[in-house]
Amino acid sequence: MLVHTTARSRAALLNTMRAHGLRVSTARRRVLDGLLAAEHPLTAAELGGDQAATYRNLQALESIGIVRHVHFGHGPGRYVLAGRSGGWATCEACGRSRPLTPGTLEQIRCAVRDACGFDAPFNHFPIVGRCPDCELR
Amino acid sequence: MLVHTTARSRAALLNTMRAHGLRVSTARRRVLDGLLAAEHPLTAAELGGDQAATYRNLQALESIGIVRHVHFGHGPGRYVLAGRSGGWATCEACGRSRPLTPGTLEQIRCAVRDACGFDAPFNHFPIVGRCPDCELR
DNA sequence: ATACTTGCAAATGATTTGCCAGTGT
DNA sequence: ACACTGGCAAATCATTTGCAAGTAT
Repeated sequence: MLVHTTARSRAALLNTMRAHGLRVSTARRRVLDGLLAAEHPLTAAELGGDQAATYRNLQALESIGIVRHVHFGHGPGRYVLAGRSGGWATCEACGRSRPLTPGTLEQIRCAVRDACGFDAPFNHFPIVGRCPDCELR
Repeated sequence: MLVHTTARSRAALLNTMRAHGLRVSTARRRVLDGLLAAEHPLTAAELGGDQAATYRNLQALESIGIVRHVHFGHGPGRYVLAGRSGGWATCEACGRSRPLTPGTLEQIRCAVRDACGFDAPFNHFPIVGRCPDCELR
């Protein structure tokens, strides 16, 4: 059996912050709670609070490995908890983005390694193309 | 035998522009010649001339299908002749971006279709990962 | 001649930086 | 207490838009 996603609790995340010397402040709790509650990756604006501080905090959390950011197309970057950032695909026809299932990601990752030797997690830029639904007109 | 890249001459490109009702101006010749001479995708700034006009012209050329743009990471977008934009891979360790060979692209494209049904040309966002060289430390 | 284009200035959107008052440890 | 943070203003970077003057057809 393979556990693919590290689903860490709020408490564990806060401990990681303290372990890295980051203080647990109201603003940081806001972004962490925002990301914990989110169904999808969020923009800095969607996380509320002062944008400059939000960006700084997202950066801080990214630097200690508990947050990542993705670019789904043009427009602002979007942030997710690292444990939830498996890999993504975006349809250029309907505009929807969806996470790749662990199995799908693994399959593609192997194919890419075979084809060109790259180890590609697809968690920074999504795979862009036409989704099955849009493919058949 | 399979011809995978449409290598169109300067004259053919200019004709396409006229065929789409776009006038052939000095500024447009500058961006076209810049892209024809380029080894790699270029930024608007690298193409010289007035940036606003350059962006407008790149947009115009993109709208008639003879130019495309790629995002290799953070920073400004980069533009290529559509016929030269096959698909790309970027190493997040050494920072280099390289085109995928037609064979490699086809292999990966099939694997992606098999895995999740997407038809993905990888010509807007590159495949990001660790290249073979950086993989072995 | 007339519509399409240019080049400059100014606007917009995303993200970063400087700074000082406020706060977590 | 003391160093780390927050919030506000202002700066920066990429890209877009408005507009009067210039030019390809």
